[in-house]
Amino acid sequence: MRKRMDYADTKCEANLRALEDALYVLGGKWRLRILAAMFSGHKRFNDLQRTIRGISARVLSSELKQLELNGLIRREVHVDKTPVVTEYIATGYARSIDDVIHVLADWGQKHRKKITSTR
Amino acid sequence: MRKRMDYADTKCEANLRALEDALYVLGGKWRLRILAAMFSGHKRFNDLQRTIRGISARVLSSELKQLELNGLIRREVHVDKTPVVTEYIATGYARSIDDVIHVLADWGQKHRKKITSTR
DNA sequence: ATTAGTAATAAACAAAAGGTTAGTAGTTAT
DNA sequence: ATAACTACTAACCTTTTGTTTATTACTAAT
Repeated sequence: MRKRMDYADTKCEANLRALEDALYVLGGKWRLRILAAMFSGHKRFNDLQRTIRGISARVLSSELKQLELNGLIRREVHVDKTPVVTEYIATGYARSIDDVIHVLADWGQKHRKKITSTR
Repeated sequence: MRKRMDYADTKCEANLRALEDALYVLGGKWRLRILAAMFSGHKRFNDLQRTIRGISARVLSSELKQLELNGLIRREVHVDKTPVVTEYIATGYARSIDDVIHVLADWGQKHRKKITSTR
């Protein structure tokens, strides 16, 4: 028996694909956190590492590379300064992720209220 | 030298904490996909496994348990049916995740358009 | 009689993600 | 002189996540 493929299925598949595309770029433990910290004005490597508690230099470094590859951030090295200072700047494109972060943060806040009130 | 803790930092920390709370419950490769599939009407174990391509029974099983523990889904066993049928139902609370999924899926769609157009 | 579908779970293993420690090389503050 | 800061990176190890295969026990269709 073959199931008919109705509108709901098609919509569901498209939806799942879009979700997967997003998670491919934004998923993982750290990427959204890094972007959130950057949106709050943190730009430098050690600054980011201090702000995002728990992240190691190794992971921060490799995640920043991925974000750069995906066009979400830009790396700016200031050779003139001493010591040489590197800044990571969110691109204009990355601003489209603001919504994602806000919706998630709102949910997280609601969820914390829920679990702290019920126990 | 101690940095002063200004409003931006406080806001950033609160934001990051909320984001972390959300990711604790919704993060990982599969949870949002499972919820998205359930919101599209898929309820049964094998149905979910077929819909969410790539997930193994073991992982689906353990993720469903976590979602249940977090109050996002409910497990309903219909002993009367034969063979016994189990349904996983999104709770009312889980509906609050609709927003998250939509925003992410929208972003994923935009992103796909962007990368398929530029190459 | 065999195959397939119902919903899982266990064991054994592989792969991916992440953490820890130590180190680079130059500068500046104590 | 020593410590700390700049921005990383390599090597190694642990943890998490996921895969594959087999198994449960019953039913229904071929």
